Amino acid sequence: MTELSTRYNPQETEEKWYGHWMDKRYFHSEPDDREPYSIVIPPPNVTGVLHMGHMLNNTIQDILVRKARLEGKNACWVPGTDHASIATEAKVVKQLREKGIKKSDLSREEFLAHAFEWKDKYGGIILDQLKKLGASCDWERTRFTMEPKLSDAVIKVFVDLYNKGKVYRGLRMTNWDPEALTVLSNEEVLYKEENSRLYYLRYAIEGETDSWITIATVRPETILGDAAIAVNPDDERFAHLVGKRAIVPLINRPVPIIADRYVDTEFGTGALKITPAHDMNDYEIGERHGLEVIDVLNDDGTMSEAAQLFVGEDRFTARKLIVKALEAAGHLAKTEDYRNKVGRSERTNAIVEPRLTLQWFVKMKAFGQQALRAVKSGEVKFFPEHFYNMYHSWLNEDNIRDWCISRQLWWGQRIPAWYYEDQIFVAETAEAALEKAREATGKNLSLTDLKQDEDVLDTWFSSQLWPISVFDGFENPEALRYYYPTNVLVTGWDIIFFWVARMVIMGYEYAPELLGEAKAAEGVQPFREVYFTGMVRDKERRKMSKSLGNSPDALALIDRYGADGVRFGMLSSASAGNDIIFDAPFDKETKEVLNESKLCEQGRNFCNKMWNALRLIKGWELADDEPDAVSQLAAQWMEHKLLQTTEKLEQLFAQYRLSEALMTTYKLIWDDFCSWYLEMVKPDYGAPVSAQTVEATVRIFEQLMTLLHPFMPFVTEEIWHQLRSRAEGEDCVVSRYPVSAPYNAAMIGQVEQAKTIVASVREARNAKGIKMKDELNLFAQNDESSQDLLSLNGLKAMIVKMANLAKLEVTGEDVPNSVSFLSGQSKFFLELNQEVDTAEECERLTKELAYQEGFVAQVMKKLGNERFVNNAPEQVVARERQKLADGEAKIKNLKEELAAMGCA
RNA sequence: GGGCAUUUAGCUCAGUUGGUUUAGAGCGCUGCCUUGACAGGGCAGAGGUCACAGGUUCGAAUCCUGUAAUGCCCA
Repeated sequence: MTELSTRYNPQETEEKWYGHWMDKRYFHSEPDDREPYSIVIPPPNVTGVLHMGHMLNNTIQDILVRKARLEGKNACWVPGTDHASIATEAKVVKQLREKGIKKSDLSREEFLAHAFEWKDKYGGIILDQLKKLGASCDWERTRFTMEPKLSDAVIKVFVDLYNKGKVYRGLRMTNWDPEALTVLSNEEVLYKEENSRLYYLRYAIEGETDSWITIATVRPETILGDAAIAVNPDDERFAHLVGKRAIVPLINRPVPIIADRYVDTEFGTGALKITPAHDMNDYEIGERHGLEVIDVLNDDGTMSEAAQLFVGEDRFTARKLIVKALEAAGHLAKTEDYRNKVGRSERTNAIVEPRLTLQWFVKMKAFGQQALRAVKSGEVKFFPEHFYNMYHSWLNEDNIRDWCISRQLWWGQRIPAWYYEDQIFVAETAEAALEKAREATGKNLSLTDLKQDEDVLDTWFSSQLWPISVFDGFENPEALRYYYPTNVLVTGWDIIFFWVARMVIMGYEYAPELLGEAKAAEGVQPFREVYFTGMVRDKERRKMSKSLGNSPDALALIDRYGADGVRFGMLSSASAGNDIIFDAPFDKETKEVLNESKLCEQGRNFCNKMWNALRLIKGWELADDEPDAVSQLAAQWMEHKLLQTTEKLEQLFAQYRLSEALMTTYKLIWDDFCSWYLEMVKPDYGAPVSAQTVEATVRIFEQLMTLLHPFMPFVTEEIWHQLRSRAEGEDCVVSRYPVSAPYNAAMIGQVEQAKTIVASVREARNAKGIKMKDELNLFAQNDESSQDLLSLNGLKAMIVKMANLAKLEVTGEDVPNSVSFLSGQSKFFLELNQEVDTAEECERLTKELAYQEGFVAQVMKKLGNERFVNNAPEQVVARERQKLADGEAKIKNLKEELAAMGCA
């Protein structure tokens, strides 16, 4: 008897095996003679906790890495985290505030000490969670974008790009976050429709009495920074005013009325106030017309001295106040409710203010072309391909914009630029900058004369170097030469531009010199392939996110279903690039998402199924006998089926059809192995099993475990060890993946046909209410095809066993009191142990005949068409002819049967 | 406004460059089945005019055009 529990318990095994793998350092990679297979993880934020998107993304990477490892490649999956400057700084500032410490009271060094302390405490949480999922990362290689070596690389690259003229400092309209007190990149601003009000304000015309021009604005407080009123040159309503001046209400500043094609005559009144300091478009118009730039806002979003009025008031308070003042002074013509798109900071949710600031930029035009070439040439391949379209729309010359890389934060790599009066000195160290400054000025300056830029670099500026920097490529490219280019990048399409494109650019910029000529000839792209995963969404197709509260708790799911179950659930609904609707239900009353999932449950049940197959085998008593014919056939068939499936899996993996590959493996194990193979070899209750059959079964089972291992690593490792006693180091995780080889397709086909015969018998039993344990007689019509089929050794016995027959014989005569069915071209008669209901049987046969006739008619129509026969490929025509022959034989059989039954 | 994608069974999705017996899977549903590896199970079944309208073709779920709905990206 077996001592194994009837249910598989993931909690017990998962921790045990992960620990074992770690002890054995199976995930660790060092360069050697083997072919490398490398992946760098998309580094999660240090502020993050594991969510469904991470689970999907990392499960996929783990599958690819584990498969490569099983294939004997030197697999290396580099993990790590990203410092996420804005998000982390916001968290640290908040935490300090809770302790009563203000950031402004701290020095930069003190603040960074707090931030690193925070990172050490929380930054590794997500990596620990990935271990629970089974991620086979090389943890000894764990990197962090702000650790010293990676920071050195960032500084080096910044200086180099500056020296090449690809990084510059300039005055630009930028998105200003008045809460975080930093500039944001366009991508960090989220636009959403919000309710607001449109105010119609009238400005007096200078030197005229009771002559007005009315404009419409949603931001009346900004009129204090107005530099002009613009109208469309074609707008006759205002033609007489162009060239005159309007008086800005309350502050009585005269501004010119100008004509510009940008103005939409349909919007508002057709007259537009121009505020170059606070609107992107206005700024451009201002440039064209040489207008003054009046900045009426302070850093923190309060009104500045330049506004003259409401100085020090927050812009929203000022809005209320100015509306009252305007109304009192008779300048408010009317107000309207209005919906417009408002930009908010992704991190702080503050309303973003367009603002003119001095920032650092990367010139993107040429880089963009390089990034496009890399994909167009096929050096970087996208899965699915159509993401090239989105990639192109970001990078093409018309759309691409220079990248603002400075952030007014402390958490990040500080920009290596030093200022002396109006001059800028960019160098890797202060000393080097000083050297340059001395040379340029001819003065004997000291370090205290120079002032370093206060800002840090955008986090993407460091993560763009990730595929190179995690191998310390800038410092010593030896490891890089082995692992680079990485094989594949697995990431979400939402960062195709922010991250994917920039890594490609950096790869082409730096890999050639780092790799050296010989190695670079093999490719300088950071990754050969990119697999884009979809977003994980809920039933209402909303992206799962912490803020919406619609994401199940990843770890709770693992607790409930086991990591294998969750991996199965995630993957079974994930095809490349398509968003996946995760099936977690919501509580009807509380509307909260439940940590449940039908798909994960299916994965858990699958583990249990395999576990019980194991219990079956372990319960067998061995016998010295030769295997019986059925067992021999079963083993042969299963081995060939396995080869056939291996071949199919290779194709699926090559196309990243991982979800299909999983389902294919699932069916091979559940349907073919459990439902058919094991039932075929299973002995009578309590009877022993030929040792050879047991050995064949164990051999097949362990190969199945290796095939499934990349998808469900824990249960497969456990069963692998339960199947045999294993030597030290003989583990499923490092076993050999089955290699495809020629297989006997004809034999597989014959067994498949036998399965349909068994199914037909079962169907007849079901229809007639005949119990499975009642043995029946089955007769095959004596013809070439049935003889051919039944001649396969063991096949007849297999049908007898699986359909629980008393006997299966070939006959030349009609069998009385039987129901018939067709399999292929052969007719079978199942003798009943009860009176046949002739009328019922006639109806069934008539229905079947009608179907076959309809089918044949369609095939004949095709074959009767000369153009089909002449134009279609020979193979296709031959297949149609075969269909016709089969169909006609079936019709003949059915007609004979109907006649024999005496049906009308 | 420009673009990308999606629309196939009650639900979630496959369908590999147009042809593999008049469309497949999983879940759910229906019926039957418990001394036997597994009820987290077994056997079988029902369920789809492939969003709609045109077109190309010997042949269309698959290609083209248009329409509609949904999601996303950009402005």
